[in-house]
Amino acid sequence: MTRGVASVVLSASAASPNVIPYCDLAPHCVSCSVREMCLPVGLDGPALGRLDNVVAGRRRIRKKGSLYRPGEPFACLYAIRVGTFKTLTLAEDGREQVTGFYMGGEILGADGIEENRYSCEATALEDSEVCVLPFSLLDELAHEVPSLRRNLYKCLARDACQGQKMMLLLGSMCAEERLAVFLLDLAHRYRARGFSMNEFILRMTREEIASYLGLKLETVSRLFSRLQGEGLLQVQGRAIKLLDFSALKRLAGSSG
Amino acid sequence: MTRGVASVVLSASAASPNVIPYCDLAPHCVSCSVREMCLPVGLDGPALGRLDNVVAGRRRIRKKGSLYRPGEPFACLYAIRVGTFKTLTLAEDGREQVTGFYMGGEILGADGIEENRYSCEATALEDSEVCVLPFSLLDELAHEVPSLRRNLYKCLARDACQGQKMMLLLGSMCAEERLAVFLLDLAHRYRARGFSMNEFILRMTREEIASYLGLKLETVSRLFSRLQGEGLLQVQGRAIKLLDFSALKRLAGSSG
DNA sequence: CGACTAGTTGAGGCCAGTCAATGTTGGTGG
DNA sequence: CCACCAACATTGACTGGCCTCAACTAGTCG
Repeated sequence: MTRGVASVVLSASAASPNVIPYCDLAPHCVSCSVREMCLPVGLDGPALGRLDNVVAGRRRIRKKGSLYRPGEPFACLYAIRVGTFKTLTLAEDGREQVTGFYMGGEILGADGIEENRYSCEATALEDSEVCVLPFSLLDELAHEVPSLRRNLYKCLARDACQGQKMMLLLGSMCAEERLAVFLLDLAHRYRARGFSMNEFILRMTREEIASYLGLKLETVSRLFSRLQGEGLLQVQGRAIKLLDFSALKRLAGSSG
Repeated sequence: MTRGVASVVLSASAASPNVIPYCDLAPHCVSCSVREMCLPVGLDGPALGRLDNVVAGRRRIRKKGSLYRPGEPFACLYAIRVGTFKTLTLAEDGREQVTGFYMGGEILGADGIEENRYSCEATALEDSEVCVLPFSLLDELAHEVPSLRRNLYKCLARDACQGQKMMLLLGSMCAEERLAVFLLDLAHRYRARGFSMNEFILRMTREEIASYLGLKLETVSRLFSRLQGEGLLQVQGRAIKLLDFSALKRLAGSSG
């Protein structure tokens, strides 16, 4: 197996020559920075090695590029190594809705399992990289490794639960509450990945946030201004600093 | 093993002594009326038999009774034999949202997989009966029977996809469109079960419909009246007759 | 520099929510 | 069987939150 040059300049704008200490050519779960929140969670050494063999390689997706599109035959799940994606569901009349934002360690592609075709579009919000997991191989390995099987179930179940939470949000929360929930969710996910939960850079546009939250971009923009005025946070374009978590949690109906 | 004749009289109010021709003690997939849309789809004879052994029994739930509640430890999935359920997600501030309606052959309980506790409440809308499927046994059998494993994946993935569809609905459709989508979805599910798709009885209240669609019950009521006025359907309390499918589909953004 | 994309802010309108009164249905007990 | 009550449903009048439309600013890239 040829090992490619890996680490890759992925930061969106950095044109500067990045120094890459080691060529980590083939992806190895054991050395992956997001393994703690990815499929391999809880797997023992041998199982990890076998999972490595399942990984058919990596794919790099440039900003705005799509990982898969609705209707394409389903074959693989994708584990995000680096970067951020959104998933987009399309109505037949052209309307579209952002159904999720995904970051390192999260699994994309499960929407393809039901119909054997992907049902939504997964698009990179920044230059990103994923591990390609052929589902048939994954299933085979899951056949033998109970803990992987369990992780796979959980991964699918998580998508469903997330959907339910979003239904609650979209069905019964006002705009301000929705934004608070969204920001707290992001904060927690950044924290889980070792980043600051108070301060982060949004990877998505106002319009994408709005779509995800069932709002219009102007509303989102106004809300950011309002929350800033109330001292709950600071906004500067896509740079967010959360200042008053308890107030945000109160807004979010304690669901953050 | 005794074989039961499945026809159990479960009708809600019948206080009359129900005649149950045979005590059908153990449920058998092979003779179940909803097996075509349940977990056993596509399983061969031997596998079906083994699935029967997984079924730990049945549970009857009276109208308004709950099958499981949020926080209860997860142990089983439930396959609906007879009846209808709703699932309810609760926010910490008390707000609640109907996240789904489930009918014969559909699987409940997958929301428990992620956290090992059920995350929502499943409540019977009418006297109902489910097969109890201990997840550990199901998983063990799935370990050996690839087609069951596949069905299990699909079942979980379906929940997730359904969630995405609902996000699209809640995030970007107006009230009238939502109701149209809802009615067409019900129609298709009734048809798949061998019932009329034009004419059926709603098992849920206006308030439950409204919650599910992210609306208020008054709005739903008004919409029924309006659509009736426009000749798209006939309503009489919970009895629905759909008159103009193409118009409804147009309303639903062809997504029905 | 112009063209473009992303974001902010304001004014006004509309859809669905709120509040409230009334009608209908179904289960219960006399 | 009927009377009663509670739950469910319908309809109207009014309100308000978010959308629409539009103008303007800031940053980016060829």
